[in-house]
Amino acid sequence: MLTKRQENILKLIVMEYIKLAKPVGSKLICDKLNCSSATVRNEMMQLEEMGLLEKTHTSSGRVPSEKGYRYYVDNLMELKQLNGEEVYKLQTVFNNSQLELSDVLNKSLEIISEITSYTSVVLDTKSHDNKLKEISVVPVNSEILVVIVVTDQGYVEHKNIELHNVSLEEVQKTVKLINDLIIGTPIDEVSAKLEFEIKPVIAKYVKQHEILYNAFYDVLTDISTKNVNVVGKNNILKHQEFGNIDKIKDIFSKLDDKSLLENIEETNNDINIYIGHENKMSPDVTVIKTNYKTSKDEGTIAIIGPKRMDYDKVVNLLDYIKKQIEG
Amino acid sequence: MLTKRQENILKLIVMEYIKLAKPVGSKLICDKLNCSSATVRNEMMQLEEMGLLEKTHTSSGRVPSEKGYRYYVDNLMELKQLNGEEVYKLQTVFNNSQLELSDVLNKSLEIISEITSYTSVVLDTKSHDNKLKEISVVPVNSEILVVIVVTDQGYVEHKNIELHNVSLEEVQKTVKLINDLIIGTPIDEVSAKLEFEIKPVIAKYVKQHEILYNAFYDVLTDISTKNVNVVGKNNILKHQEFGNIDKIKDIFSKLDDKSLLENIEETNNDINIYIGHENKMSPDVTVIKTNYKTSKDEGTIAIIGPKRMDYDKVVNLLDYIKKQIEG
DNA sequence: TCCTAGCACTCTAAAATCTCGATTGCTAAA
DNA sequence: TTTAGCAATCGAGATTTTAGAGTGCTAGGA
Repeated sequence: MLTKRQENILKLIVMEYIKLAKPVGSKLICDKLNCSSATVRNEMMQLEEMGLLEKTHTSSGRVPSEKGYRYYVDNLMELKQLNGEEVYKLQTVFNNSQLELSDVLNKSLEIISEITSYTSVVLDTKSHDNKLKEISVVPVNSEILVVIVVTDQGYVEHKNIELHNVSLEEVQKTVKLINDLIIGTPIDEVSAKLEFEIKPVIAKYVKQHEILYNAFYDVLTDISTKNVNVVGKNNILKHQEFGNIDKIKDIFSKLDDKSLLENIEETNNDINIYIGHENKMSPDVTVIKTNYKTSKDEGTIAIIGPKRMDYDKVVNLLDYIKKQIEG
Repeated sequence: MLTKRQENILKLIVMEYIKLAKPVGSKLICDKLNCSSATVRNEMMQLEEMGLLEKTHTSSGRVPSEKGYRYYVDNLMELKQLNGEEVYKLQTVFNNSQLELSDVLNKSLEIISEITSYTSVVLDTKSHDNKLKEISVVPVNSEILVVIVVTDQGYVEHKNIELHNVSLEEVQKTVKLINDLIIGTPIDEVSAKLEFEIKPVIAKYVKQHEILYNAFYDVLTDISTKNVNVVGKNNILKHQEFGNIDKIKDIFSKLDDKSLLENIEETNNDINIYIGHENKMSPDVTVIKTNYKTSKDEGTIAIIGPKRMDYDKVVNLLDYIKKQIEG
């Protein structure tokens, strides 16, 4: 258990280190507290023994350890108000009724990346609530046609398919068959339904069913695809902890790795903080993320920055966004 | 005018420097030529006076100047055959008839970026040959509807619009009006036609014409939008000439700057090489680019790398791709 | 006239050394 | 329990040293 004074010292060190990125010495702390630097040093020694602080070398000031950040985040952090300008910028996005949700997310995370200098990730999926509403076909010429699928929440997916020696009637028949069987199906059940219920029917009634089936399968399953967008990647370059090219390479390649990003999802619905080794990205970063869900979309938004991250500001901003879009 | 021997020396220096990225000394050259290092040194001195070579400091080996690269590219470069593995990889993409052209371009440039370690840019526009084929509307619910536009080459664009208190008949009427007037129009004339011919008609016959007009305007003009894609951006990090973070920041921000990328287009239809200050990106890079045109698409592909770039390989690859897609 | 061997000279990159100042841990006294 | 005082530690930056690669120039040979 930490004493009140130890907590104060830890808090000051974390805040100071986040601000200045330099190991914090006892002098700086004792100026802000009513005690001598020697006292602070004794306390710091104890905090170090508990694993909350670290030294970069024998005679350096202290730096928070991951455990130290964790303690700060769990027990000491105070959420301040967002400042007016930030809220104003974000509001202009939320108030723009022209934009689709995914645009709103991207734009608001652009703003957040700009004001925080961190990197954001949006992982967006059409919500399970989307049901198929209509499949239609527009012939372009004798060989190419466009398949268009719309969900009841207004999502649209389309794909061109090239068919040789398939009559338009054959296509229309397929469309009708599929439409009759699949309209109203939630998008995450489409794939199974196609494979087990619809494929056999088409195979029975339609010539060249394989080509047609595959084409429709593609466009129908595309609609439930996850969509990953990384915003403010270049901000990585701004932080001194990523001053060496190899670290940058590593983080950039992780940010490009879709499979890794898809894994940042979690069941939990709060705002989650993963410090250093707690996340899969890199021991040098912190990932703060939360899930969101509306009737149309669901997904995850995450902010990635150095462990020395402005925790309360990021948590505040994510919370604000989440509330706005779930509104 | 350069003597044969001077040309040989320049060529060797350029090739050697491209390979090893270290200033080239007279010793290395005289090993490959039938003369002493002193002779080579004398020639190098002359080449330096002509501005084709540079020294990094008084007693270093020589490095090609921009003018030196230019001379090499214009007069000395020999285009070798592409190796079989590279051609094979690219062929698997070109042979995949499932893919749309823009996918083919992106995928083949991914391959090129991978084998060369350079960065590629695709700037893709629907070709002027595209003409509007059909505009249709799918109502999602009482307030949201999807507008879908298809061109005769099979391109599709869609957009959701939200309408309050607009009857479906009113919408259908608008669609019919627009369809009648605009079908068959080449996409790059759509914008003007909408503004000067169609807007007045809609204004006359349709209530709430402004909302409807704007919605249709957006989706109809989106279809002729330029599409910029940057491939292999992280490759920038691989080259020692971009070893410092500030240069990386600079180039990354240039690569993100759409307006800059849109300017890489040129009327010329050959493969163009812009070395250092000859391009607008950065004095540290070379941009090699070419235009392409098919009935459906047209645009530019460009490869960006350090000035110390493998010129003949990149030219070869671009030439190959261009021929394949224009095929 | 052109080429080349030889040599003094230049300059860098890396290693080694020095210096300064910040910060620590410890001790002893308040 | 706190604090003042002090020797000890270490890094960051400046300075020096060293080794080696490469040059320009000169003078003699083809």
